[in-house]
Amino acid sequence: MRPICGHLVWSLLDNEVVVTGMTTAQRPTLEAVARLAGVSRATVSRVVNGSTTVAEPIQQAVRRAVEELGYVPNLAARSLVTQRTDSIALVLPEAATRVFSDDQVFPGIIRGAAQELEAADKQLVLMLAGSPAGHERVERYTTGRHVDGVLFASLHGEDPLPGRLARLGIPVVCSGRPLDGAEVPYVDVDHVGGVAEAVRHLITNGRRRIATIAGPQDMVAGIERLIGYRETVAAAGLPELIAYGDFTRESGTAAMRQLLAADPDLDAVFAASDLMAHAALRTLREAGRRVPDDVAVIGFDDIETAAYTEPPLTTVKQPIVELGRAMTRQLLRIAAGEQVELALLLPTELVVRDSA
Amino acid sequence: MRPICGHLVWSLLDNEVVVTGMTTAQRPTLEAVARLAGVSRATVSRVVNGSTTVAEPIQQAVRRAVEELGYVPNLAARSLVTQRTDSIALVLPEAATRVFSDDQVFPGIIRGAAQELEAADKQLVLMLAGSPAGHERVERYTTGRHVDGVLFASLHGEDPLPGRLARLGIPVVCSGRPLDGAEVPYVDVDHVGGVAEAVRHLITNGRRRIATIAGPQDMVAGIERLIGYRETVAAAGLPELIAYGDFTRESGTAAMRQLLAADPDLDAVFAASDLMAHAALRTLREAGRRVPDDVAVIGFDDIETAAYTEPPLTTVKQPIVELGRAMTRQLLRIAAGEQVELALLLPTELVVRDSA
DNA sequence: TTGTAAGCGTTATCAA
DNA sequence: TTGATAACGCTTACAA
Repeated sequence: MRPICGHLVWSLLDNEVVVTGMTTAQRPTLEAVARLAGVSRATVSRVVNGSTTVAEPIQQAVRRAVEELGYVPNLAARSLVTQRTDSIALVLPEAATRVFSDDQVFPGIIRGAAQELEAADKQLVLMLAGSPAGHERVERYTTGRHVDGVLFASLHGEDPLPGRLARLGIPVVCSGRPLDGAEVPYVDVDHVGGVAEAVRHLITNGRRRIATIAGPQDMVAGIERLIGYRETVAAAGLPELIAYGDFTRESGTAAMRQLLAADPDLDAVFAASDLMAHAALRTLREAGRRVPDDVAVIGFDDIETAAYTEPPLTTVKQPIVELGRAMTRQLLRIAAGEQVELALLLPTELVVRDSA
Repeated sequence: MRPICGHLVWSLLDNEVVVTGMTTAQRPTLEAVARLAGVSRATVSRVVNGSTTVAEPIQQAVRRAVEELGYVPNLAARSLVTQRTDSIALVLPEAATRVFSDDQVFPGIIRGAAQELEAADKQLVLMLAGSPAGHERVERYTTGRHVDGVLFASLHGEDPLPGRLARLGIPVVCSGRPLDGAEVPYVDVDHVGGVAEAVRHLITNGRRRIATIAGPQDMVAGIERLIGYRETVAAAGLPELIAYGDFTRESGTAAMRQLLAADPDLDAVFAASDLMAHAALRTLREAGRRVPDDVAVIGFDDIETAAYTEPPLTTVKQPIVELGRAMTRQLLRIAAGEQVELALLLPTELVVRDSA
């Protein structure tokens, strides 16, 4: 991509470097603060780190000096000695096109993690790990102890990395049960319960030929949402009708066509993602079916668009930001040496609109 | 939110810590590698950092030792002496509800930045800065030189922080021209050009009463898209008709109603965001107008949903991921002491679908 | 309660 | 080309 303009030129050096206080251009160190306050480095360190064993007047003097000099601790120096970095990594599978699709799952997790870490005064380091190279980078970086813990957002397939890190003694939390069977703590939303509620809603409303557009079977979300569907229709003695997609709209269109071909008389569809449900809505309309009169449709996610589809989409809402927060809280507890639940499931909720 | 389950308990200590190679549980240091390879620390450091002045056989021996021990450099120690951190901060305004809306702007920038930094082997530190407290955290952290540079994603209002950091000699790049007039390098998409193309498209198709749903006037994107509209209708000798929204669907609905009330005969609408355009589509339909027959609609963003609205939305596509990448490249150049353009504008493109 | 001093694991400057 | 050695800025026993 060729940028359009850019005549003006700018450089760091053009800007005179403004210095606060009376120090030189050098960033003030503990040493400088200590000199100004007339105490030792150790004492300044104690005050800065909130030790209670420092006399009140001295604390005041130190704080004044810190203020005056604009002192900010050098984190590198600190973590060199404390062996902590006060930052944690959030690893996202790159899965290039899908990572940041409309479903807002990753942004939601990022946001939740950022909020929670902010409260804990820790930094969020974001890492993409789609390519093998990226994978290796993440492994090097995290095993190198450059972060105090690692959050994994939704793994494709059977990623061995979380298990490996956990075995190395690095705090790890995953979003969703690791598929390789590794014993790694995870947090997830209650896929099965949410889907069950959705399907029961359909049954209650008299639907009897309930199909599903399932998600990819190499992802926990895809697997569990399908389980929820199968268990519920089976429990009601209804037949199952399944087509597979990969959570995207394109795949939803194809799957909906398959379902209509397989059973033109189906009267309901549960789609494992709102994007697929959205595509189903359109495909059904194109096939001359009215929603919800002829066919009821329920999605999963409750993306913002769900309220704006034609008709507005009934869907299972999952607490994505809260998922990010819960993962982070668990990680911080593990890093602090506490015991945590191996699995944590967050409740989902059926949001009834017009499509079912 | 009360989690549903969690009987199983997990703790770091339950897992025996697996140690690679023959070392103890301690992470190997340069010293250990040096001993094993039979050379000095300095030499190992040279090899690790790719110095060319080391004899080939020694390089090999060192590399073997590194491999065997699973040595990974301690970044804290390194940055303590190099004064670099090899990480850069991406600051997002929190603006709680809107930061991660359907428009994908922030996720796109995050993704672009992450890609580019990955290539440069640097880390991305994400910071939210909505609250005054968050603002202060960001300032402390970045002025504390804990990152080599700061990327600002879309500022609300006249944020003084970018200018302040730049004056302190910290490399900074903004997305969009800073509204407080600070001389800070920025990258943006060509809002004015994109909107002009959209409005000209409407005019070319015979539209004469072209309204706009403008974005918030405290954001560059809102301001410039409105400028593009006004300049273009003025140049064509057409009247202007403006209602204001804040880029959200809700605001789009209200604005569209206002416009219809103000001029029931309007025959086209340019909305400054796809979300507002989406709402306009629905509002027009509810008001009995056919799109595009009675009223043509064009949006801005080209979000994924745009292809799935009723009718599919004609819109101005902006290269969001590329924006994140370009910002990052500029930042890295500044940090490397190079001169960069003060402003960089990325081209937009009109995507014609059915709504206009 | 405060200060002294010994590292933490690198890189960089000088000699050799 | 390689090796000592001195920082880098902080925390933390241990002593006073």
